[in-house]
Amino acid sequence: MIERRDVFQAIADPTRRAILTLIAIQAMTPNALAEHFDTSRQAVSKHIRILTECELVQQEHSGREIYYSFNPTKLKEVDAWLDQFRQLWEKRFDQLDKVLKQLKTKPHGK
Amino acid sequence: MIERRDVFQAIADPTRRAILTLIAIQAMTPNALAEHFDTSRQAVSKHIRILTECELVQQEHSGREIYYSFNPTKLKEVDAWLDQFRQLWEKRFDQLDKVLKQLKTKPHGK
DNA sequence: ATATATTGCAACCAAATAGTTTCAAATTAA
DNA sequence: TTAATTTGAAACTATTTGGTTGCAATATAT
Repeated sequence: MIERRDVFQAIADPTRRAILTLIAIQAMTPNALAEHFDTSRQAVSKHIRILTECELVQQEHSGREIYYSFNPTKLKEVDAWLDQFRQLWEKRFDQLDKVLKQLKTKPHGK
Repeated sequence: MIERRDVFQAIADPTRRAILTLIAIQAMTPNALAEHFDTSRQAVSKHIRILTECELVQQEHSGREIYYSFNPTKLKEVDAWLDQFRQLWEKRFDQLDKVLKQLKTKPHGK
């Protein structure tokens, strides 16, 4: 097992995905975030740490509070990876579309 | 830690992502796949098992060989999850676009 | 019929992961 | 100044993960 800390690994955890969804709506403090989960504040903090290391979140200090917000740029990496496969599922749709068109032109078979 | 075996966890591993890329081009046997990695055939087999459980790959038997191929439909789940964030990085682009347009209309500042 | 090839599965192991509790640092409130 | 709040980090633990080797099952080749 080799040390990995990339975006794919970061979004593998459902809690981290939920954190991203929450802070994408508005920046939040660790305390506020933790209230949404059935886990300790420290555990949430560790998730935030991982998300920060992947540059998926940004922080802004305000007194003793830290507001974490979502940084979408790194998620584009995932989108870019999906690109190579996108044609494949669109092709399937095209083929279905072709079949449906044929059914229209020859409504009762031949 | 709760039992997880979803698409996000499946694509978290770089070897599994590479397997998907390979079989997206053409169906392959575990033996053929293993040649592309610095790991044992059995380890590759375990990765394939996980990908199969997530319905990311399909198999077709041919004598004693098994050809694994890519099933794109489940990857759409990842694409769907990205959708909620897509606006955010497109908005950034729009803002940059706006700035560039302003530079064009007022080429030498004011 | 016997040997070879291809594969999945079980048992085992080291490392990583996600969680906990405890504690120290820094900021705000009393 | 002193107490309370907010936070991250350290130490520890149980579980998961990705890897290994060995083996049994099946299909093909000799």
